[in-house]
This record gives sequence, structure tokens and C-alpha cells, in this order.
Amino acid sequence: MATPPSGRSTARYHHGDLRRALMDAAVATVAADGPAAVSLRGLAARAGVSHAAPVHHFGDKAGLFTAVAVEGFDLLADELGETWEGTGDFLEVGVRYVHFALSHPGHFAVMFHPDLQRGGDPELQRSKERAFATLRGPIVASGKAKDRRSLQAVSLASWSIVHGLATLILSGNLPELSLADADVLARRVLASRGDPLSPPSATQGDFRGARR
Amino acid sequence: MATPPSGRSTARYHHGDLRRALMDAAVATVAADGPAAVSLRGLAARAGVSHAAPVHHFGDKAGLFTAVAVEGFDLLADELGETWEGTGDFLEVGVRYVHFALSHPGHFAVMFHPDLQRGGDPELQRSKERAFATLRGPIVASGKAKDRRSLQAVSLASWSIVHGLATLILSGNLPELSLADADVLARRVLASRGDPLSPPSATQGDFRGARR
DNA sequence: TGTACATCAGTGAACGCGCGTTCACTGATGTAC
DNA sequence: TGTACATCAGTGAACGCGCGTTCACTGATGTAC
Repeated sequence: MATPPSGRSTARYHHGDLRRALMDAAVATVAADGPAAVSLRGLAARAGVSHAAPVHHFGDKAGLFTAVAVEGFDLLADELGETWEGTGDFLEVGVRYVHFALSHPGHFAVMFHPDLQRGGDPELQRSKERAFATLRGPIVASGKAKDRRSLQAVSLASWSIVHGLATLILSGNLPELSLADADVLARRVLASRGDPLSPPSATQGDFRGARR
Repeated sequence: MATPPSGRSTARYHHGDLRRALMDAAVATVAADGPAAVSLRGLAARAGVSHAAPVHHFGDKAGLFTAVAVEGFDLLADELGETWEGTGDFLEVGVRYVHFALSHPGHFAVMFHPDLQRGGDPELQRSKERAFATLRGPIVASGKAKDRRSLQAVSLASWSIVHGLATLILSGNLPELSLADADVLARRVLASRGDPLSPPSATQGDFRGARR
């Protein structure tokens, strides 16, 4: 048996790599029409195989979405890690998060809808933890978060703003943007954190101390 | 004809208020299982009428979701406006945004999925604009956003962080929280904006100037 | 006050469609000897 | 090198189900006179 080029040894029998083709079809379908538009029959048709074939590879829809989520978290961890290593700039890590979401909309939607996935899957846990570590790492390393509670608040604030911006763009709540324009917008948004509502002398954060 | 208690004059014929009952069923279904779980037949069954009845009130699913979105934006505008009037504290407006999302998960999901709605609907446009004005208003009033571009960046940053936090909680990406605990968490997250990565002397924003 | 008519909310049968799942099968690839 | 067998990816027919939509209808409410 010819070993397939990628790591997975059970692929590349008849179809070539049906597993890969089905995941690609799923990702493209989610990106175009959302997770609700995915059906195993539809993916099979798109990959050019009979409608019962996907069962062999993923069991059911949740199995397929779990595989997509794992791949997505691994890709995200790679991209964020690379950005932090390359720039040492946490703002750029945030910009990259948004960039990832917009350039992998199919993966992104599946990753953050746990109800589509097999919750207990150990590989999913691993890839998720690895991705979160790339956001948490730089914050911990800075030594600014004294205790667990403040680490939680700070990392959740960072995660929320980039996740919120990505979500608003992807869900169609902002005007259409090119990928390059989105990078510029994300950079501007993340750099704009001086609080417009606090007194000029004590600019701290968007929300802090904002009183009329 | 007895005028129904609420404004809408065509309701309250046979069923009592089928329009209201169908919207309630839709909101509850979305909150429990997401928009994809909504079918006109299912809502009809839930409201105790025949499966063809909903067509009379909404035409189709998009019509129903549009009505839910309008109601949601109006509720959100009421709540945010009331909070700003009552407290004058923009941080509390943010907390209230998250609180609204968690206490009206069915409305919230529909509101921010424009592909479910009738895009051109004028009442939808109006209610949306009114809701956005309650976020933009306090920022403009502060006079801190000099030009259009900085107003855009600042308001989008504020919107992103609260929308992101709400979305992460609702989509099941954070541990389960009571509504009261979520208020506390939101307050802590929004108040934590001192940048953990910038030098102690120039604390500005989570992302700004974060270099190793 | 009473009758005749118009309106319209809601009914129920019927349609065609795409879905997930099951199951006996085919045929290509890999392995034992 | 060659044959016989095992494995397993993918097939295709069949099933029952819930869906949106259409359509002729019923019957309650509102209105004209």
C-alpha cells in the first residue's frame, strides 16, 4: 500500500483522499451558507461519491465537524504562535486572530459552535487547549496579571474584542470588507483603546470610569 | 371588534393572539436549539394551530425572523438607553448589552444573523439604527472622537468587546454562568482594560504597544 | 334591532423534496504462504 | 513470482420522516343597510 502523503494512514484508497475532499466540501459549504446548510448527502455529491460514503469516514455529521474543528484550532494555534514569535507584538496577534477568522470562515464557524462537535473528543480538547495557550501565553509572560482572577479578566477581554470584531464582520453586520481592509480596520480598532469617555488626564480603557 | 391590548390591530381574532404566540415559540426554539431548529410547522404545533396557519401572519420564515429582530432591537435600545440615562456610566451600558444577550438569547441570535431576515424591511432598518444610536450616542457626546474615523474605531471597539463576550458565553465556549455571575464577569472584564503587556508607566489598552 | 353579506383567521388534505440511516453488495487493495 | 484470502472503501436501493407550499374549505367576526 502506498502511504498517503499526509499523516493519516487510512486515506487514499479508492477515491484518492475522500476524507480530505469531504472536509473541504464541508468547510466551503459552511463558509458559503452556514453549518445548517451542511448535509452528508450534499457533501457526498460535492465530492462525487455516493451518499452513503461519508459514514465510513466520520460516522455522522458531528464526527465530521469535530475533525474540521480540530484542524481549525491547529491552524489558528500555528498562525497566532508564528505571529507572536515573529513580531513580539500582542496587537498583531489580535489582528491575526481576526485575519484567521475571515480567511477560514468555514473552520471558524465550526470551531466556535461546540454543539456541532463531539464534546468529549480528546484530540479536540488538545487542539483547543493549544490554541488558547497562544493567547494566554503572552499575557502570562508579561507578568501583568497578578492573580488568576485578573488573568481571566484580561485574557477574556482580549479574546472578546477580537472574537467580537471577527463575528460582527463574518455575520454580515458590518459593510463588506476586503481581507486587507479588515487587517487595517482591526489594527485601528485594537489601537483605539483610549477611553473616549474618561477625563483626558486619566485615559485608561474604553469603558473604565466613563461617567457623564 | 375589540381592539387588542397591544398596538397591533389585526391580532386577537380566533386564536387570541397567534402572531404573539408564534413569535414566542420562535424565540424559545432559537434560544434552546438555534435558528436552524425553527420550522413553521414546529412553531404551529407549539402554538396549537394547524401547520398552515403561520403563513397568514408572516408569509414565510424570513418574515417571522424579521419581526423577532425588530422586537429585539427595540428591546435592546430601550434597555441600553435606560441604563445610560439612569447611570451615566458607559461601562454599565456595556454590562447591560451582555445582560440583554444572555436574558434574550433567542432575540439576540436572530438580530445578528441578517441572512435570516428580510434585509430591506424599513421597520428593521429603523429599529436597528435606534439601537446602534444608543451605543454611539455616549461616545459622540463625550467629544473624544475627533473625526469620523476615530469615532468608527472607538465605537467598533466598544461594540466588539461586549458582542464578543456575549457571543462566547452564548455559544457555549465559556463555563456555564448564572445571569448574576455574568454581570459580575462582564463588569470585571470591561474594567480590566489596563494593558498587561505594555510598560507600567504607560498603561493604555489591552493591545496597544504590547512588545516583548 | 335584525338580516345579509364581506372579510379574513385558521383548517386539513395533498404534493414533491431532501434528509439520515440501514443493509446486502461489489470490487480494489493489501497480505499470507 | 503466483495464487487464495481478508480487509475495507465505496455503491445503490430502500425505508420512514419532517419540511415548505398550495388550495379549496369552514366558520367566526365585523359591517352595511
